[in-house]
Amino acid sequence: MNTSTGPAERRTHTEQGIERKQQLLDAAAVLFSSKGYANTRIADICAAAGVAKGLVYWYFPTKEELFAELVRSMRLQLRRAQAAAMDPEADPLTRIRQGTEASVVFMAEHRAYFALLDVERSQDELSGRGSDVADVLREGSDVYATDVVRLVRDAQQQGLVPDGDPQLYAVGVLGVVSSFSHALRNGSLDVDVDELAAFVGGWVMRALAGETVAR
Amino acid sequence: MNTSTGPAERRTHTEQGIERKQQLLDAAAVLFSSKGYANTRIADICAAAGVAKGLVYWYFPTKEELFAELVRSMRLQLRRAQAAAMDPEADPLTRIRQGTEASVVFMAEHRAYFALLDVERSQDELSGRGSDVADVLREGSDVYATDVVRLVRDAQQQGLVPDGDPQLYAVGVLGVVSSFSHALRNGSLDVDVDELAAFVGGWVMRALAGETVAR
DNA sequence: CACCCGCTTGACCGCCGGGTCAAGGCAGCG
DNA sequence: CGCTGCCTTGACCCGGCGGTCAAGCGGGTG
Repeated sequence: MNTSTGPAERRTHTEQGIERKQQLLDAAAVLFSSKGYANTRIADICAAAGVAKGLVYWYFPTKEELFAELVRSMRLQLRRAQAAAMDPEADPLTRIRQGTEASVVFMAEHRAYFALLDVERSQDELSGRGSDVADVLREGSDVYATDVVRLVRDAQQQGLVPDGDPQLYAVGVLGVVSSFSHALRNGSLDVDVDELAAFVGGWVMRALAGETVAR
Repeated sequence: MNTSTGPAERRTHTEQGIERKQQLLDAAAVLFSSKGYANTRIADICAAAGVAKGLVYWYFPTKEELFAELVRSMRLQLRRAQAAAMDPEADPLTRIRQGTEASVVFMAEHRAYFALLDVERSQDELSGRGSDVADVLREGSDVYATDVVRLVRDAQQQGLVPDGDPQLYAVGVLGVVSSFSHALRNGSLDVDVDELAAFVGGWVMRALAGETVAR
């Protein structure tokens, strides 16, 4: 019997089942990122996917968990794109630029999806603390942060970036990417994607290593 | 009769009434910024303010409108702080730095309040388009953006900032402020406020005017 | 064929929360 | 003293939405 209420319940899925689950995730991604989490009804997702409402609860325990799974999957994809773009031989500063530009491009290619990661920021103050989602989200931001922090530290050791709290630099790098992501999605910016990526890359490089006249 | 359902209804408030309204706004600000809009119940606000639930609807037509009023008030305060910090005699680049640093300080002093402006970002994709709140929010971001765009353009004309889409630069400036705001509030950053402001100011200056080695 | 099991359905439930309303205080004023 | 209008209360309403469930379907296996 599978309709039970076991807490740590595992389901085995056939190939068809996995496909169906992905359909639901896809539909949810589109809706969440266009209407937002709170304004997206389970019923909407089902309508979009062309299935009955109850089916969602065959694949996901709760709406929150569905959302969390989306976020996890997005994070994975993004990190893969970043890793692929970063030349392991290059110096840390260059790697930061590569990762940054890759993020921008990725975000442009997956606007709908990427919007979710942007919601991420808000969600962790929107959702009550202690909710399982909040944990996933918070933990996620940390991943990026520590990554960049490490790169910044390396760059500082090589004299590529002036001294100063690496944490601060990291916040700046991550923040600017997410800001441009948001702006692009909002449509207040209509530039060529590669052009934008280059701009952001340059922005980050200057902010990290650039020199400016004394105050 | 005042309990009616007139659409463009105006109420006259006594001094006491205005105070009470402010109490409600204050309570709402704290709750919204800590628990988020969606997770804050009207009942919570009333409990925090020590009044009965019905009273909210004496002062505000809906929960959304209450939120919108908060946002408007915050925007006003922030802009005042910025204006006060910017030396009208200074060059545009310096003015940007001054405005940036003032924003950071302001945000630190009014963490609870300022969180709202951060929610702003998310809210305009979280709330369904067409909701009156969305309009207020969107219009608000524009105000800052055009402000910064103008300053950037001036700076470019004076050769202080290299050529390029001013819109892009503006997004970068606004984004970085909001990012650091968010990080500070999250507690992942515990630096002295003035120190942080100086860092952000420097960051923006370098990103706008700094030079870096060729690619 | 019979049985299991993954899958699918849609009516149904219960709660939560935004919003309403009738009924009062309590000033100030004529 | 009564009246008018601002303010305050708390019980109540009701629609929406997350989540449940009993029932049925279909393909694979013994």
